[in-house]
Amino acid sequence: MKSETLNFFDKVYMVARLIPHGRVTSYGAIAKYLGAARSARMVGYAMNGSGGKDVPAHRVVNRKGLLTGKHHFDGTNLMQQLLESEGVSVIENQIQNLDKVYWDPSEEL
DNA sequence: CCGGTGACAAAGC
DNA sequence: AGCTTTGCCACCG
Repeated sequence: MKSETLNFFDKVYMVARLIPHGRVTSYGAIAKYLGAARSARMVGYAMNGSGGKDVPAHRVVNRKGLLTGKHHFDGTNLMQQLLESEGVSVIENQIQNLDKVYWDPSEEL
């Protein structure tokens, strides 16, 4: 197959599915793992298409551990509830113990 | 078909 | 040392 284009989105989805439960990662980490550290924006935008896929977008947050994408979820605190349900402490859209729950594909994979 | 946008991050000033 | 601007590239209108 000539998928040399390697849809950035598809790659993002793949990595996102590899995120273990109770862990979170940043858009930049995924982008960097894909070889496009400056394409963090695309990673987040890719999550727009995650709606309908098995991509745990709620495990993907920004560099500060802030649930930036929660605004795209259904309702208001759905994303936060999902993370807390997995053992991640989230207060005011801010992930607590980020260093503890942070998962870097470049290191784990 | 082409322009604008977008869930961020890092480099520049 | 902090704020500003660019980069990234696919999707939506």
